[in-house]
Amino acid sequence: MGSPLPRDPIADAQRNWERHGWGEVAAPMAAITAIMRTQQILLARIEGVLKPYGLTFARYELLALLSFARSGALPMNKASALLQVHPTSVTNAVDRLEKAALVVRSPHPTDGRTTLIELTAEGRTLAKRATTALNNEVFGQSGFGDDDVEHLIRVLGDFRKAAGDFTD
Amino acid sequence: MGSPLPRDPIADAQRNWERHGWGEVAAPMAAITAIMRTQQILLARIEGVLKPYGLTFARYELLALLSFARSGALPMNKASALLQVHPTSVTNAVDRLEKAALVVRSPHPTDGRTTLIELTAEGRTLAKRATTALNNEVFGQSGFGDDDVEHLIRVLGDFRKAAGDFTD
DNA sequence: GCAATATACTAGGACATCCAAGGGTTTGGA
DNA sequence: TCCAAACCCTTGGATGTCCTAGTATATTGC
Repeated sequence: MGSPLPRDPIADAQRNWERHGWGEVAAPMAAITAIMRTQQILLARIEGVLKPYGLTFARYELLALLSFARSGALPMNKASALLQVHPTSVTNAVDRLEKAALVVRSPHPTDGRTTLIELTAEGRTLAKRATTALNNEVFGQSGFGDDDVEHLIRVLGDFRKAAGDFTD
Repeated sequence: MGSPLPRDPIADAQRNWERHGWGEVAAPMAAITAIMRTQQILLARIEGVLKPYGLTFARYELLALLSFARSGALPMNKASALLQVHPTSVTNAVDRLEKAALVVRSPHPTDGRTTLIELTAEGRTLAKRATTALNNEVFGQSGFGDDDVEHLIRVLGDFRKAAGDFTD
């Protein structure tokens, strides 16, 4: 989207914060901004790898989640909770996955309010292939050192827990 | 958006990866997924704080960037590069900020292709107030320890540099 | 047993991001 | 000098996310 900048824009922002007397919060500001930017970079990589499979990250996540479910099916509200996205986002993803014949909607056997999302055979196959691609081209070459990975998992895990994501 | 889950869904995903023989990349996968989720949580907090000011994070970032520019003005392509977003995203943000009378578009004095974005007096005031709010309500209470903040800045800085964000 | 409340999903709208294309302006090499 | 290539911004389209209803089904409590 652009060539490398001569200087780190986030480090510059941190300096600006300090220069304006906000030194107390300059570092957390920089850390948070860095997280936002890193997410953007990672998402772009992931989407790039998934594109040939006709998937986006949101759809892939749903497919992967289903592929780990015992029966290959989950209620929509369960998927929404586990993926931690708004129910309408799941509706959106399922609409498109269903159109691509990768999942099917089916009524819940006992609760008339609930809709089950079920993986089709093609859906399962594609999930597997996409996962292999992601493992090879993104997760296997994250660019993070092993120690840093462990540190990120711990620090961000604590953060997510404090934010109310899970009890555990 | 939902109540806390009984278990950390990302830790579960990591276990699933290991169980399927992808142990090599399970940890990086978990770290990357955690970054995505953390970004989502932080963005929601930021947007929540900015909403009373009629700003979104994208618009705030542009406003803040302009407020640090000597003249309070920047060419659109410069803003695009510094914010590291697609030019069309800047066009979109400027359209809305201009409608809110927080910035003004003006022609570049010597290059007819370029458009300058200029902060208005209200824009500058609002940027200051919004920044104070973010400093108090988000950056000042990030939930990250000081050491973790330093670590994040370093690790993510290295990552962004390796990704081609900047030379430095 | 029935009304009030809670849950589950979806439709419509606001925003943001990116990509692909198009029109105007500059730059540079023949 | 002059036209092709490069650059800048905008428009239009595809996606994703969230919020705010609105409809349908379950559960609760009196």
